Amino acid sequence: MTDLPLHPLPLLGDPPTERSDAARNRESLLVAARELVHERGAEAVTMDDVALRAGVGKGTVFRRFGSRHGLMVALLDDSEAEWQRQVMSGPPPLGPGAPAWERLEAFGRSRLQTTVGHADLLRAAGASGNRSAPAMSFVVMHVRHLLIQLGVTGDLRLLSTALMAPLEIGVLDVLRTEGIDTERVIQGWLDLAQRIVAGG
Amino acid sequence: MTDLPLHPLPLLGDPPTERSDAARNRESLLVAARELVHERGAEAVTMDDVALRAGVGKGTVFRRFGSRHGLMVALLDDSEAEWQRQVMSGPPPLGPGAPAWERLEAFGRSRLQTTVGHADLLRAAGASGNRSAPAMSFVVMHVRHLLIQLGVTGDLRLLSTALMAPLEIGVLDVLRTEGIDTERVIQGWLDLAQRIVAGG
DNA sequence: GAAGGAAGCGGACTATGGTCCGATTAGTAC
DNA sequence: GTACTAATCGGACCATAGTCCGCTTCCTTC
Repeated sequence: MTDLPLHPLPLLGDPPTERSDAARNRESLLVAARELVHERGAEAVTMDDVALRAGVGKGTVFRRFGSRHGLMVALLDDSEAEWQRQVMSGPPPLGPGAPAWERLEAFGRSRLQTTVGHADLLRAAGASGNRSAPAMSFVVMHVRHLLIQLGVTGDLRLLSTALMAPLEIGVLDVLRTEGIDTERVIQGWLDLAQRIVAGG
Repeated sequence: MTDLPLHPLPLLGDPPTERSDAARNRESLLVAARELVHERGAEAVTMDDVALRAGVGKGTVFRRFGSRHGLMVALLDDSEAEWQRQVMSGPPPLGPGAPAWERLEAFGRSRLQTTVGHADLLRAAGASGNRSAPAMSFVVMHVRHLLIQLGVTGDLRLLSTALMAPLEIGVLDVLRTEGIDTERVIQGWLDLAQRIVAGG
């Protein structure tokens, strides 16, 4: 066989082999959506806008992302991925190398900043605040990991979820309404984390 | 003056004097909406449906409640009011009379049940999970009150918010997806509460 | 490189949330 | 009871999320 060319090689069931034009369109749509959201805020971007700017039909947008929420989640996942890289392999104290408590502190701060930074996208994305199963899963897993290092025992899955819950956009919106600023939120969160860790 | 009849007496600025037909319509609309939600679930109820069943025009629905969210929130507030009564003056341990820790425990359980019971309404109501400023405010105030009695010090507003955040519908939805049942959630929540109280 | 079939495309179409304004009605003053 | 005003009503109208299906494009196979 002179040709041992690239078989589809769909061994990894992950990206279910997207056709080239489909991949191109997905990329165009993400770029267009990101630009529009950046220009005028998530609230003011319609699906027709996105389709028009990407130069594709409206049907394509929905086939790719399923819904408005889906599109927003896709946008979020991009930034989320970058953030996850910093947590997994960036410089300490957010990345590995610092003592667990310092990492936890940096993690909370960073998470809060990220959430606030993407507030409008998160509101547009989630029927229930934000979530995106994988994104939330990563957060909980990491906190769980740090709590273990800090000697915490118990139902760590729930404790981790509970520790991160106050930093979700829905809760932050309420606090913001009451005039509580970011720094105070962080201080309160650190207090909570300390109590959890102290509980053993 | 033989007539000392009922002046409007708008001394209390609270209910801004609603015209009788307006009041009647509001009532019809709430009843109609409640019935429809009960029959087919919040998701499947359209504003036109509500207007039709209440026998009023669509415009009236929006003038009264502002939006779909507003209508759902109004429905929620009814049940919420009943629940608040039980907390404030019902039998212990949820109502007054029991030791603070038992009241807190009962409060968490009850709140969880209520939230789960109104899950679909809450999802339909809140862009950000649930909230309804007054409802959330009541919850936080009460927890704060109990935490004080339990000798907790610190930024109680934030601690209270953080303690209740894991019981919001958005978080519960995620946990449910992961196959975590209600009882386990409660146990985890009690653990969290204990750690907060133990922290002093 | 031609043919065949499947995946993907796109824009007309539908459903529903939300707005607007002329017609109507409750409440007030005489 | 009548006239007057302002609040309220209601349904036609608009914008946008989401669906559908005939047409096009890509990829494979020979």
